[in-house]
Amino acid sequence: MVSIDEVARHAGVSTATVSRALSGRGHVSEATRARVETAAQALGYVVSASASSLASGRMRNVGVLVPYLDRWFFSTVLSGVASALMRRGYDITLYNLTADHDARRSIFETFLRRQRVDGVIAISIELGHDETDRLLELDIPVIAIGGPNPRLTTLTVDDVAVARLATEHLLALGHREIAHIGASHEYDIDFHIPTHRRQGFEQALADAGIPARTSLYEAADFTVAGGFRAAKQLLGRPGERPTAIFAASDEMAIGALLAARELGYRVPEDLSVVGIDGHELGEFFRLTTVDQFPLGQGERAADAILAELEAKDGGALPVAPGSLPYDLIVRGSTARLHG
Amino acid sequence: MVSIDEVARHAGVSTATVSRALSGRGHVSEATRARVETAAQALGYVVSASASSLASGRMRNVGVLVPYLDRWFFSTVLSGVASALMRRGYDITLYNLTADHDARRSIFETFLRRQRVDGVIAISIELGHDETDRLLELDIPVIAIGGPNPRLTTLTVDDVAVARLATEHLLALGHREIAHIGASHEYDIDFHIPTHRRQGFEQALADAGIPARTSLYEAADFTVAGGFRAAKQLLGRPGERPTAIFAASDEMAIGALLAARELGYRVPEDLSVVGIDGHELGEFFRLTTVDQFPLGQGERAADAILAELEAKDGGALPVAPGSLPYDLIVRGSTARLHG
DNA sequence: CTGAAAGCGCTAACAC
DNA sequence: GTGTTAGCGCTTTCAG
Repeated sequence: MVSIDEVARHAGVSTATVSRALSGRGHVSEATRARVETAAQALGYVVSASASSLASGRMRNVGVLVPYLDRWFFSTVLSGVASALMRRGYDITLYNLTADHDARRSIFETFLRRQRVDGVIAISIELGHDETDRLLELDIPVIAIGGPNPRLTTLTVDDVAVARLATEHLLALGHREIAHIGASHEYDIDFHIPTHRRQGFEQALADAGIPARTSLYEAADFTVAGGFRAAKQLLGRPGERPTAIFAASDEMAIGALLAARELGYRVPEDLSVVGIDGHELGEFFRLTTVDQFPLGQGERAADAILAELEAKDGGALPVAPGSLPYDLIVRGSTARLHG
Repeated sequence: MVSIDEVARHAGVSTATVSRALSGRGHVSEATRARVETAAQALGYVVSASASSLASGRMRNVGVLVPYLDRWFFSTVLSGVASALMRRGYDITLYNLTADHDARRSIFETFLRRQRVDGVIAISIELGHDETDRLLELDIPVIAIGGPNPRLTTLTVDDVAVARLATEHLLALGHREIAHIGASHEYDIDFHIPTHRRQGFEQALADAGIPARTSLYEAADFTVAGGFRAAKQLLGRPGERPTAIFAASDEMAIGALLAARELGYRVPEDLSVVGIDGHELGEFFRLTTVDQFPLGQGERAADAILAELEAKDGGALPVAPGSLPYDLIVRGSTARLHG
């Protein structure tokens, strides 16, 4: 590997100048900069990450915490983070927080403390109190996506409003018997995404003067299979039957769509279904949904981290924790209440 | 951040001893090791990655190259890589090779050359000749998963055999009119996964003495929507109609299942469908498939890299490029040919 | 605008 | 077994 002093020799300058020319910090005359750049190019010089980091304290690397890699939402957000960070020359080191308690602990106690990263982005993770402590102790910028954590700078969509919007869409189409597939009431205390979505749903119904009916609630685990199962229950039970289903995620909505079909319901003629997220399969299934643009969420988180990092040694201002955009996408799974 | 000499002071030893005790390289008496460990623990000392790397040349970090983050197969393999690496204390830095030509180049020319990683794992990537050159120039272990690249140590499943197996399953059930959804013949030259799968399909048919019929081929792009479209064509055309469909991926098989249903075919009574991959949704759709255990592929790749890294400064032997396991999973989408 | 030189925090010979 | 010490390859004062 060619090192900085080879470049310095070739360009006829000191290593300090090479460093300045290549990193853009400190002034160098246009002429020398060009000479240095040419020499570096010719030699194929690339700065050594560890040497540079050790000397400067900057890692050009941000850590990303994800709970699941193989779920569409998370991998899509991650994709957004990765592309935005890469554009700016940053590496990303990936920490997959699994269910394994010890592994999870070691991420906070060891991995993150190796000073490998300048900042961390936590994608929709339920952080324990002491995990948040560990993160804060790192004393580097942290940006969380989703799930309000009052102690962290958080980018979050207004989940209550999102769910309201989906529900109001159904209401505007004339539906009154609307079922809910998502979090059960048991977890009311947690204030997390599934709960917020249920609250938005209930607020919309309440505003429309529609009383909640427990028979129209069915809990599910945010998977296609879960949504399928729940919809079968909802639609198969004798007695009162919903004319529309609100599913707290697109995966569950797709499951519901499939269940409805299997039971002989036509969607949207006999049953309307709305989901949340903006899943890639939504278009194929003609699913009406409230898109929350996960790719964009990742990019915004990356920009936010970058801004904080820049601000630190530059002079810029830190980012205000933003509220993320969302949008109702009306496709073919919802229609006016039939007669 | 507490540094090594604080620990040394607290333990009453030199920094060299602390280093030895904590890294496990070089001999230290049990007593001192314990003292050092206690001191480190008490102070919350964690070695600085950049200092350690600069001094030792070891990064404890492997780079992972992925073409897509948001496709089930890739994120699942990545998940396997991540967990295996993390268990061994390695960080993973993620490089998402996108379509953007410049971004892709910069990964090979710059990112990977910063000496941040001890090795790299390339997950099912079609590497250009010069990209392979760049990788080789790095002079660190590289393990590729899938897609034969004669210049790289590759872990790969025998895609031809996998496709054969799926096809033979159909054949054994009595099917003779079997359609193929996957790569078209146009790309015959490339020797990549889709082509291999088509070849396996054709070999199985040939072995059974069944002539290929062009009307039973329909190209698709490995997505659910693509499989759906292709199956509609195959099943909707007047004239000869297949009794079974071989889809070169589970996503396409699921699309085919949906298309068949929509056209009024019962699966498996009127039509059998087999896929390849072992997709998580396969179980829900009761899809018969040939599983290739992507999670395990990731773990094996991680183990292989680790073995090479260990071998370098230890004395072990490098890994033989293995052939990956696969297995036919018979579920409900295939049945004996009816009458 | 550029150079000299002192580290950054560790590891690895090399002694003892 | 353990301490001393010379770097690892950069960045960054501090001079000039």
